[in-house]
Amino acid sequence: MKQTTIKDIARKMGVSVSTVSRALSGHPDISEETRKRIEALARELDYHPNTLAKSLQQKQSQVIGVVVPQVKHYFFASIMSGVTDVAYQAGFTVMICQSNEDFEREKSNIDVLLSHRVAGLLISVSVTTKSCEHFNRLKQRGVPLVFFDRVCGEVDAPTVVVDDYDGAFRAGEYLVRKGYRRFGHLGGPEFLSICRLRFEGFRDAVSRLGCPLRDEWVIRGGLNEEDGVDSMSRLLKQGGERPDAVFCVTDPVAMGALVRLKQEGIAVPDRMAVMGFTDNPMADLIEPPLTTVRQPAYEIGRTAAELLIERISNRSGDAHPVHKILKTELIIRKSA
Amino acid sequence: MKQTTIKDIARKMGVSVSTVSRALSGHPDISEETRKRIEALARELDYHPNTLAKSLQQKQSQVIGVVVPQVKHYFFASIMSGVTDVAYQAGFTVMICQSNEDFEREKSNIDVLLSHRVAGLLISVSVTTKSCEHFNRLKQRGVPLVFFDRVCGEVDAPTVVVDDYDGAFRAGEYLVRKGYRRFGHLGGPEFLSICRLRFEGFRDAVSRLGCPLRDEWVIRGGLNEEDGVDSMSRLLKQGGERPDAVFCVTDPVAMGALVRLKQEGIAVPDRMAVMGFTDNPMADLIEPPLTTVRQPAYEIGRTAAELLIERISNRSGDAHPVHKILKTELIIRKSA
DNA sequence: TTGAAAGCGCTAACAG
DNA sequence: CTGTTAGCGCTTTCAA
Repeated sequence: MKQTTIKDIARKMGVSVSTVSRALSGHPDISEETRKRIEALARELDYHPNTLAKSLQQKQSQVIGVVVPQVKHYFFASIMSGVTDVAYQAGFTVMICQSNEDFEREKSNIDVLLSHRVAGLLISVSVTTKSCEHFNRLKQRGVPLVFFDRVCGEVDAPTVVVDDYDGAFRAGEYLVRKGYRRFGHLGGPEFLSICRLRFEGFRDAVSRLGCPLRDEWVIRGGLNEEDGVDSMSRLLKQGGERPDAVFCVTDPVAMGALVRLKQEGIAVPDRMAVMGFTDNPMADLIEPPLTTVRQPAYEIGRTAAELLIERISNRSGDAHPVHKILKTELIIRKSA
Repeated sequence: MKQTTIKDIARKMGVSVSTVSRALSGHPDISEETRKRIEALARELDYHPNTLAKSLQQKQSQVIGVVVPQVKHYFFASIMSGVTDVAYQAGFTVMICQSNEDFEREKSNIDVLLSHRVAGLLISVSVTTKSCEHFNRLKQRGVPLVFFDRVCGEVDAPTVVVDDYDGAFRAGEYLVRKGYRRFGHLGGPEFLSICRLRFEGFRDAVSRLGCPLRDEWVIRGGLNEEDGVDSMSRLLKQGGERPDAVFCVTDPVAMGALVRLKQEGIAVPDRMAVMGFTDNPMADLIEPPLTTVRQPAYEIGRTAAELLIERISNRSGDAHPVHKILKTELIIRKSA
C-alpha cells in the first residue's frame, strides 16, 4: 500500500517539497500557475495529506476523543451524533471509546486517546468510577476536557448537563398536582450526579408539597431496562401498601418497570403511575405511552463539542470553566 | 501542554533514546534492571507514547475508520458497540464518521479517514450513494475494507450482512401460514441491497404460496419512523380494498406504520397485520408488540471488525473476499 | 517566488 | 546489552 507523498509530487514536478507543501496549503507566496499544476498532479496521483505527519510536526491534532459508557444506548448515540456533526463542520474527527461502565477500561481508554494525542477529550463517566484522579491528571497535563451528562464534580472542568434537579422537581410537582400521594422512586447509584440530582429534585418537590417520599420505596439499581424490571420486582416484593406513583431515573428503567407491572397485572396509570426521564423515541410508542422528562441529547452532544473545540482553539484552558445547563421539558402522555 | 517524550526519559536516566524505546516496548535485549528503572521513571513523568510518531515511522496505524449513515439509530449504534469492543481487545481504536445519508459527505468522510492513515475501513453505504467509484479507488490504493449491512455489490470486498432474503422469505411464509392473504410491503430505496433483498424474499415467499404481492401495495420510502408514517399514509390513501398484512423493511418503518394505523383506528393485527425487520429493543414494548425478524446487530459489528482486523494483520488483501451472512430469527409477537 | 535544512517523536538497522 | 544514525511525511524558518 504505497502512499503518494509530497515528495513524489515534488520529484515528478521538478520542484522542492516546500513548494509543494506551500502550494497545497494555500500559501500566498506561490504563483498561481505552479499551484494549479501541483493541485492537478496531486489529484491525479490520488494524494491524501498525511495527517499523522502534520500533527506530529505541529504538535497538535484535529481529533477529539470521546469516552462514553455505552454507545448503543439511544441517549449516548444521539449525543455522539451531535458531537460528530459539530466535529465534522469544524474539521475535526472523532475517536470513540466505550468504557462499558468499567472503571479500569475508562482509564485505559483515556490512555489510548492520550497516546493518539487527541486535541481534547469529551467524557461521560462510568457508573463504577469512584475516583477522579485520572481526570485530574488530565487537567495537570493541560488536556482540554469537557464532561457531559455524567460529570465529575471534583474536577474543575467545563460541563454540559441538563437541569436534572429541576426536571425531577417538576416531575414531582406534576404528579402531586395530578392527585398522586404515595411516591416511590427507582433510582441509580448515588455516586452519579445525575442520579443524585434526579432523586433530590423529586424528593424535594413531593415533600415540599406534603407527600414525602418513603425510604422503603426508594429502590436503587442500574440504569437500563433489565434494572428497571429488577427494581420494580424489589419494590413489589415488599408487600403491604404500594406507592401510587413511581418516578424512574431513566426511560429504560421506567420501561422495565412497566414490563414488570404488566406481568403482575397492575394497571398503569390506574393502580400505579410511572414516569421516566430522557424521552427515548420509543417512549410514545409503548403502551401506555410514557410520561417523562425530555433531555435534548443531540443538543448536549453539539454543545459539548462546541465548548471543547472553542477551548482547543483559544487555548482558554485556564479560564474559569463554563457549566452549561440545558433545559428539560415535561412530556405528558398516558403513564402518569 | 508540554508532553514527556522518550528523549526526556533518556536524558534524565543518562541512557540513549533507543534504550528507552526498547525497554518500553519489551525488547528482550534489555537488562531487567534498566527496564524497571525506565518504566518507573516513565510512570513518574506521566509518559504516554506518541502513537502518531510511531505510526508515521511504521507506516501503519492501529486505527480503524468507520463510516455509517447515522450513529443514533439503534441498529448502527449496536454495531458500533460491537466494533468498538473488538477493536479495543485487539489494541485498535476507532474513528467514526457519519454520512448522514449524504453521498458527498460519505466521500469526504473517507478522505478524512484516509488522511489519518487508518489501517482499514468499515463502511455501510448511505441511501443516496449511487456510485461506487470512490470505493473502488480505495481498493486500488490497497486500503483494507469491509462493508457491513448496506453493501456495495460492485466492489470486490468482504461483506458482513444478515440473510435478508431468507429472513424476509420466512416472514412471508409465516404470514401466509397465519392465514393472511392480501399482502403489502413498505420498502426502501431499491438501490440498497438490503431493501431489494427483503422485498424479493418476501415477494417470492408469498407468491410461491399462491398470494402474490400486488404492485400498488408496494410502497417505497425511507427507512425511519417518519417514513413509515408516510408510507402507510400513501397506502391508505389508495382507498378501496386494503392488504390484510404488510411487511415493512425496518422496525422503525413498522412502528411509524403502527402509529398511522392507530390514528386511523385500524386495529392491529385484526384488520391489518404489521411485521418489521431488525428487532429493536422497543419492539416488544410497544402496543401491540411487534412481530419481526431479528438481526444480530452487535454481532454484525463484531464480525465486521474481526474480518477487517484479520485482513489488516495478514495483509491478505488479495485473497478472495469473504462474505459473512449471519442468520436472522423470526420473532413472533402480537402485531402479526 | 522558490529551495535547503532542521526537526516533530519514534523505531530499527548497524555497530560496538 | 547499549549507542549512533537515518528516516517516516510534513511544516517552517532562513537564505537565495
